[in-house]
Amino acid sequence: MFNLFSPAMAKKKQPARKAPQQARAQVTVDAILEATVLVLDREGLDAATTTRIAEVAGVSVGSLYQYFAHRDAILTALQEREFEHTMAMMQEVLADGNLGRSPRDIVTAVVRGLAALYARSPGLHRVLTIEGLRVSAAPRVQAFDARVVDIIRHFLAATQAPLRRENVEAAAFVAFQSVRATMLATLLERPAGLSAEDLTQELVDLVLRYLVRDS
Amino acid sequence: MFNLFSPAMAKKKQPARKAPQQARAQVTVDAILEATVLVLDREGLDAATTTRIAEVAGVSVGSLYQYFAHRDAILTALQEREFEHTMAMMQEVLADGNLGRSPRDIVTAVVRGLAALYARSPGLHRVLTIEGLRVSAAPRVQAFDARVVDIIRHFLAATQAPLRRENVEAAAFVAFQSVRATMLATLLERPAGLSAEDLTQELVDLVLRYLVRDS
Amino acid sequence: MFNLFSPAMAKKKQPARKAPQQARAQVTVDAILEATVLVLDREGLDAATTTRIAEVAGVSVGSLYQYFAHRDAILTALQEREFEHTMAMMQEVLADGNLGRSPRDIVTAVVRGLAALYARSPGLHRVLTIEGLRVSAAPRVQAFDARVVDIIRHFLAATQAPLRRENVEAAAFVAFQSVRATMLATLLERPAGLSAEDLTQELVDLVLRYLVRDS
Amino acid sequence: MFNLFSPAMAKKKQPARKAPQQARAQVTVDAILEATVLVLDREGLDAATTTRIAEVAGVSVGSLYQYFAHRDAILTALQEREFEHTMAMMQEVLADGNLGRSPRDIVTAVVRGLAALYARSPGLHRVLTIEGLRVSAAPRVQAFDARVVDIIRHFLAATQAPLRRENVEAAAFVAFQSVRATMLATLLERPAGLSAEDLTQELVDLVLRYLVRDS
DNA sequence: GATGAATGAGAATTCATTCAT
DNA sequence: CATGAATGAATTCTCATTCAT
Repeated sequence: MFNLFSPAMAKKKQPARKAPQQARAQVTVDAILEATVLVLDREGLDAATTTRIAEVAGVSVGSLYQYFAHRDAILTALQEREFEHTMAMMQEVLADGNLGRSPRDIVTAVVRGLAALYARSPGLHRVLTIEGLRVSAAPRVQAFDARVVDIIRHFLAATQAPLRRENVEAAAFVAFQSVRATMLATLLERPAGLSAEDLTQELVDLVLRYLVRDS
Repeated sequence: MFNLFSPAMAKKKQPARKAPQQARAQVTVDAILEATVLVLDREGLDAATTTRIAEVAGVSVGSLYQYFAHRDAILTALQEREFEHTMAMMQEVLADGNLGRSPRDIVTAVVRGLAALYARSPGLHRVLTIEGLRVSAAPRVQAFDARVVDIIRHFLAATQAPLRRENVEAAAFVAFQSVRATMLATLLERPAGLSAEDLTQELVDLVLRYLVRDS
Repeated sequence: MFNLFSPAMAKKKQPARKAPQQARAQVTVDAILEATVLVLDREGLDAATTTRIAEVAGVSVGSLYQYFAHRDAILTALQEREFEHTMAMMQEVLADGNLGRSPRDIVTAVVRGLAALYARSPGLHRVLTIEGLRVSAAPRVQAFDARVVDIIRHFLAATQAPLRRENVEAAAFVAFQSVRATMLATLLERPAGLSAEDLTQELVDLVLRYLVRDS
Repeated sequence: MFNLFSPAMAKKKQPARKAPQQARAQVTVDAILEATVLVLDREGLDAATTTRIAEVAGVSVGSLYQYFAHRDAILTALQEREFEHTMAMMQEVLADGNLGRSPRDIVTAVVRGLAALYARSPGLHRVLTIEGLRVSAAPRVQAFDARVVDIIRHFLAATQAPLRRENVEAAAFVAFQSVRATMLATLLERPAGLSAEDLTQELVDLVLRYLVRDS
């Protein structure tokens, strides 16, 4: 059974803005988040001023600050949202019900799942990666990484596959970082002669041989 | 014979700054670069304003702009410098003279070399990674990546070791990205129970099993 | 029917500023323009920094930039405003309804009208002339000159007075430039023994004898 | 007999730099002035920084400041030089020896002379006009204008031609300003259908009819 | 609540001028 | 004298955040 960890919500300075209680409020919050994704993806980080985001979201800056204490809070929210998407995907793939599947199938599913998340808006992930590298974001990123490692470790502990690693936690960490970074780099650089499918195969092989004996 | 250096890219906007002609000038340029490293490492990217850098370097802002067309040019110079360090290290390790060594020794040397470079100033590499993720830096980063891939590919082509990969270029890319990203993440997160030596072993294993048969 | 206004030119660089939507905004814009006139008139072009203008206008620099894309845009706006004043004056004097008046009356009215405009703030016109001499202002100035020439030409074509010139367009241009420049020079130099009224008489004579036979 | 007026040299703040006594020094001063003309003409006022001027002149900024107390002194020197050129031209044309020529010939010669001076480097005159409109330049400009008016007045007093004006000083002033400004405007705007020769004819007519009876 | 005008601290950059070599 | 590296005051402009309407 998984332990579903703690939400890891990050506080900043100012008083946390009211959690949207009415439907209209939630709509506004979503509009702001979507607008931010749009702007980041199409116009880049520098263009993502609060004014521009509000404009694209179809609200006033004032309203924006009604729901987000400061500009950074928007990025943080977006980051958390992507974290949750990733977690959800991994939890689904690495669920106990899938313990019987072949290691290759499992790893392939994870890599494909991750690829799908990144492909949806590469520009956003570029920015979120930048954001995640800022010192201030470190705790949040670490908490997320820990959760991911936990899930992987849990699955590895339960699987029947013959594992090669001794330090399972380290292995989970290394595997995850490798897949994530290579995927992002590919998305951003599009190296010649490396299709999405090629990349998937390479990464699956990378991880599989690293983790599983006789693979 | 290899090291097929690509043009190295450079130009940004308009004003190319004068290259230092007097000895005094070179001292100033170096002071600025060192100051920037210091500030980035200790105070982070946002603190690295031109004023602060000049202050720490012990020169005036004017001097700074005498040698760097704009703030970004300093970061770019730093990035290029690190690129060259990395290239130099890899060229040394992957030199033809080392073709006889065992694959494990070679990979270990590369991983250790990279680790040493990163460990010297993690904060700087954090920032340089951020910098490398900016859209404007893409061409420079790609050029560097291409050079690295070239060196690795060249070595793989010359080695006697039984390779497992078919797409050697893709493999070089994947291996390099994986090592680099994991290394950075470890430096920044310092995950519990993962010493520097542990990490090296994990990465060597990761790469070795991915690339070389019977390893 | 005339006043064949030409497009009036506008755009400079990138960011078109928001047009004032609330009443409060219009007040601010006006305050900035008036402050600029004041500063130019009393302290000269060099003193007219954005900070100083904002200060005199009683607003923040931020507000200034909310409505003017850059410092030059303020001067341009002022220039256009003076252009419009001049046009309005000339259209009134050279209206079809005045075709019956004597040439001397008409010319006198134009010269007096121009004198009145210049006398209101000589320092401003000094600066606007400087501004008009900048290469970047050339298109705007030419467009204005063309409009003025058009009005004059149109009137000359309609008048009963016996004209002396063959190239009417050239004549309109020469006459206008002469009056304008002499007027400005007088305002700035105040040559001894040349009262405003004297000047008017001289200019009227200059233009009249140039343009009209038997005058 | 003319009275050749006083030199009207303008002092600024700092100690006047040494007057070039050796040949080499004069060469340097000339090089700087020529470089300034070149830069102003080709690159405009904003590009005319002391560094750029020194560069084009082939000397160091340091040397530049050896001969000119401040940047403005260069422009002032250039202005004085043009003033002298203009004076020389007018003195030649309006010399007593030419008193016998027809008014039209005289005026034509002056207009042509002025045109030639302007045509040599329009960009320079654009800038010098701007410079002359600055408050600080007013005394110098007035002194020059007074000298010009004096020459013209002197000639008018001596000529046999039947003059139409009563206020001869005012007339000289008006005539000169008109010709000068129209000429500059034409050079800068190049209005369609107005050749250099056309312009000369128009201006000659303008002045002649204004000044001389039965012309 | 929503709006968007106003704010102003702070950042980048320029360039006339100085002065050690 | 010449050189050109160094200086730093001054200027423009941005953008997160606030608050009166």
